[in-house]
Amino acid sequence: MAKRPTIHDVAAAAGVSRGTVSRVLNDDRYVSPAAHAAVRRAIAETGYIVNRNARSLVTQRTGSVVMVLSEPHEKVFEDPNYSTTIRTAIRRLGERDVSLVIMLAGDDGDRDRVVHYVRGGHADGVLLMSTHAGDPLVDELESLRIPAVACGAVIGKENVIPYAAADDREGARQMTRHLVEQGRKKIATITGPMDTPGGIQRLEGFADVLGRKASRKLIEHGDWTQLSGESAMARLLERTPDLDAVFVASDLMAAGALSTLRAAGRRVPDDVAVGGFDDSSVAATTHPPLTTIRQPLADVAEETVRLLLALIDGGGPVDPVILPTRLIVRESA
Amino acid sequence: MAKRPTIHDVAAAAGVSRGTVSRVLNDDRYVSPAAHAAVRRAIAETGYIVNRNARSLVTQRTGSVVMVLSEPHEKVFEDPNYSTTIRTAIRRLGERDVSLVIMLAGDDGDRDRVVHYVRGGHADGVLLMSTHAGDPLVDELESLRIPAVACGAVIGKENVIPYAAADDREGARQMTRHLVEQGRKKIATITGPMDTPGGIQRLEGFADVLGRKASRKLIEHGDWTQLSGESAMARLLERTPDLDAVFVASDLMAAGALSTLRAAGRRVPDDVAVGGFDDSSVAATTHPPLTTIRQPLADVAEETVRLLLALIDGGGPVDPVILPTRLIVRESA
DNA sequence: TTCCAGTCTGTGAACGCTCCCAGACATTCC
DNA sequence: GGAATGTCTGGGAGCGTTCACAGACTGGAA
Repeated sequence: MAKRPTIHDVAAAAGVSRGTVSRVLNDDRYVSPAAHAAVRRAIAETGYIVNRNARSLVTQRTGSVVMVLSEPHEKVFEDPNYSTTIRTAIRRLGERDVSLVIMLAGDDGDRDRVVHYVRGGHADGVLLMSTHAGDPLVDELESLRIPAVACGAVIGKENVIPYAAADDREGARQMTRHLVEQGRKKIATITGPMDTPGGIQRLEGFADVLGRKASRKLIEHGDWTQLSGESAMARLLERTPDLDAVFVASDLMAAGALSTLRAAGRRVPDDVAVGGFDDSSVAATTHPPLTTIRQPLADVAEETVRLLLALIDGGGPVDPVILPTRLIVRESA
Repeated sequence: MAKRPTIHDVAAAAGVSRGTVSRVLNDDRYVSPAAHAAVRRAIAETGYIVNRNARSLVTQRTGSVVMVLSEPHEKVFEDPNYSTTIRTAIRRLGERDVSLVIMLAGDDGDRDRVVHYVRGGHADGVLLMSTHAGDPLVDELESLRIPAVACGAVIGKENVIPYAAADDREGARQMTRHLVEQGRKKIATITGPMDTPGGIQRLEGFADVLGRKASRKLIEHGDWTQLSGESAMARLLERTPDLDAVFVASDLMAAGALSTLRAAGRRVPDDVAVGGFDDSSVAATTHPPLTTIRQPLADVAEETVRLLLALIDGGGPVDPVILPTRLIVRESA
């Protein structure tokens, strides 16, 4: 296999110098139309592709961004949303010729690897996914002064790590209002973990609508898994047998709640209305199908990438972006 | 921010030359214990991290691998398996200090980008995901002579692209046998697309067990989506109202089949037994829960990565790996 | 005419690493 | 004792870029 052509070969083929080729490559000013055309032709003829390593060596820019997944590993299946976010990020970054490296940060070893990677200057920016409150990684990245944004707020760091997110709080209000409008009187909720923005904000939205009617007795916490939805529902039922609606902070937990209700002989939505959140793929497959809140996942991903690129391009600080949710009425409520 | 230390700084701190530091870094022979220790200490003191770009520039190795997702974009949610595979790949590669870049190859533009990336020498190997029969990308990669493996066979290229996969055919046999053993007499099947290994092999396994009883009339094709499962089931029911079992080639399509059956007033499993495939997260949430075939996804991913690393490390050709599946009995059959 | 600003081009010097060669020294064998 | 072999080290060259600078050439203003 012949050696790959270098910028020298292109320069020779075009009858100009390295400098001129480099200028064309980087859209620099001061290149005559003739030279520009000659270089373009030479690039096509030789099949030249710039060597990113050589370029990075001098520019100190890598042309890549690292996405860090902080979710612990067991929860592998719990978040189909990752798929959308990853795809959107790849697409948008790819348009700018930036490539996406994915790393895990589930345990300390993983985290060290990420820090090492970033300290080594291997990425121009960091895209944080599902980073938990108090994650030491955030402080480390902060001290490295590398552009970083999060997909969904990082609790306690809302003002230091810009983010894009769905309007969890308003989404929860939409669902709770819907339940109220259906004439439900005793509305309970199953929340997500209280160290995640979704866990906190969706509970706040619920409380916003219900006010003092949102008593402690009607609140149970889950961990986003289906199993936790089942058991939380069981606890609610035991404590408040006459509840007639429940707002569950994720579809997967709602699916769990549904099984518990069925096992307890409650009809949905006749006896108990169930509202989910996410509009994930399970929502349509449950029986009955879930009334839920749709998050604009693709838009959130787009905005996250946009923020990161803006940060990398050196604009000043950027502001968080919150995107609206929408109520999807199916049969469960 | 102070400039990052280079190999020169480490050499100076350790009182040796660049060459010696480089030898320590690359575990080369011929370094005295004393020098080795001094260099190690100097690395720790200075916080030195090797500059991959400079290294790649001379070694022509990048220390990264690109995973190519060929699935068209609309099917974003259809394959929760991606999550497992991506995570496993990141983990295993990370252990070897290889990073994972993800690219899409859904349309021609994407594909060009991938080829450009690989031709540019930006990756040491390629990991193909869900590549369809006749994908031109495969030929292009082949001609570039870059190490490439697939997660799941690439139809028509089984002998040129090594792969790891679950034993789809035997899995289908397990399920079909199970249905037969339950005393089912008229067993139909809903297959995946016939240009995917899962589509083909699962139908073959079905036919292996049923022999001539697997008549055309009892076979319908879907495209892995829930909706396609619904309509395929409707067609089967119309053509063969007295069928008493159906083997559906994916859980998601099985969920669709379940709704159709329910709508048609058939009881599952009393009137019609339903068997799925994948043991994906929907399998447990359907009503009734799906009897299905579990694929060892994590193992498949591990093996895929192992094959790729072996190929990159320059061993000769490697052999495909097929891993066993397992019947998971729930309530639908 | 002279001068200046603007446009365009070529070249040397990095960037930070690995590779290779030459040479110093120690050990073994004839 | 001398040659051959093995261990260890230092330093020059080169990987393929971009950047800064110097210089050439233009056109218009003074």
